[in-house]
Amino acid sequence: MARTGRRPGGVDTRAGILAAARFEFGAKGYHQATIRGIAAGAGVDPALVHHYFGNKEDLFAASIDLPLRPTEIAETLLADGLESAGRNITNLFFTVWENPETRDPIMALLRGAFSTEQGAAVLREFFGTAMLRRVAPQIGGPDAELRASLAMSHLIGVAVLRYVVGFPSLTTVPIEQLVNTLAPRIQAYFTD
Amino acid sequence: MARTGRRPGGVDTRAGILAAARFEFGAKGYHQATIRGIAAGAGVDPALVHHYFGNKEDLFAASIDLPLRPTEIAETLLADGLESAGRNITNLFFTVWENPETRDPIMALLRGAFSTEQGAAVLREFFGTAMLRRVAPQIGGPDAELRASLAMSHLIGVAVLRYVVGFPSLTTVPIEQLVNTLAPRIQAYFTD
DNA sequence: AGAGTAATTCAACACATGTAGAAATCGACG
DNA sequence: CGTCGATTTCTACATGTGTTGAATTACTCT
Repeated sequence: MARTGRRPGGVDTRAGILAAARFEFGAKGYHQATIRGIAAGAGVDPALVHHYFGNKEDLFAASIDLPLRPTEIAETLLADGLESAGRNITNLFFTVWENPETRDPIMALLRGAFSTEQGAAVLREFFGTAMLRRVAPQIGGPDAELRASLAMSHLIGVAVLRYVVGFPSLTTVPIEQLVNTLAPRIQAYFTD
Repeated sequence: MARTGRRPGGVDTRAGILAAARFEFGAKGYHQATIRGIAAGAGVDPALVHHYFGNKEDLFAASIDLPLRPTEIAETLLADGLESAGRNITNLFFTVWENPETRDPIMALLRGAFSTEQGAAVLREFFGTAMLRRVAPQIGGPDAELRASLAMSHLIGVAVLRYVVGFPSLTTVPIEQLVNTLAPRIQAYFTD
């Protein structure tokens, strides 16, 4: 039985490690996620993780750098004008969070914001430079930035309670009803 | 210089350790907060922490067990009737979060919910059994529980963005303005 | 087919952490 | 003033962690 050395078959081990890393970082947060655990999740030796992504920090950075382009989010948000923005962003929000493929990295991002100051900075960057600067001007008024931030804070709060804390009142409700109740409040921050 | 042994002066070392623990757990979360760090914060040997609070888990439990009686919160909330509940709860919310003495333990609670499943359970218990069962019936209607949960989620989201992530749009605004913009949305979940 | 390179694992180090037990010092109380 | 218990520190251990360097195997290119 060959143990060490290169594996036969051209499997993309690097991608497997990255997927495992996203899952682990999302499930346990930056610090409690271990390189050994990620390696085990990918069926691989811990040293291989270091071979592909040098550092744990670098691995984390790679884990949250993904096709979640804020530009597209802003586009989707404003596609049908500001009057539909509330429902659009709420729908997109749950689409992202309900799909495991996109949930893992954004969960890692959210947990990272709680784990390290660097993670918090990433989230600030994500919302601030990326989204606020695009959306807030469309709202207008002196407190446009505050309104947009509060709309985001509401969505984040729902994510925390539903996907992190697992609060029953929010996990048992069908998404459709959740959207129907939530979207008008988000909308109110945009046009009101 | 006497190193080991009992210290002169009847200082309440136990309370000092507890305060340091609340601060550390709040600042770094359950796992990244270390017993050695807490001990250093209290100017004390790590073993003394174990002497007073046996476990790290027990210490954490003691850190989040505090005068934040959900009963009183529910009372304050409903004191002036449901029509003022939105502003009342929003005010109380910021009062608690702006005072370091009450912020530390609730920060520890919030961070704990992200760090361990046990912490998440504590938060579920805190909101669920304690608050929802008191407030939701006052709202009435088939989706009363959902509405109350969404109101809470909004407040939590603000806490996350303002106190954990440090999002500039929310940290630079005076609390008064924050309350004025936020309270009506919370109120809308109660009466609308 | 042979040489070079990429992929993969093994074994180990250095370090931080939670925790336990023994020892030392101080206050209280007879 | 002597004894007992509470308080406090020292030392140490077992464990899990990120990380490294050497060794081994497979693929690729000429």
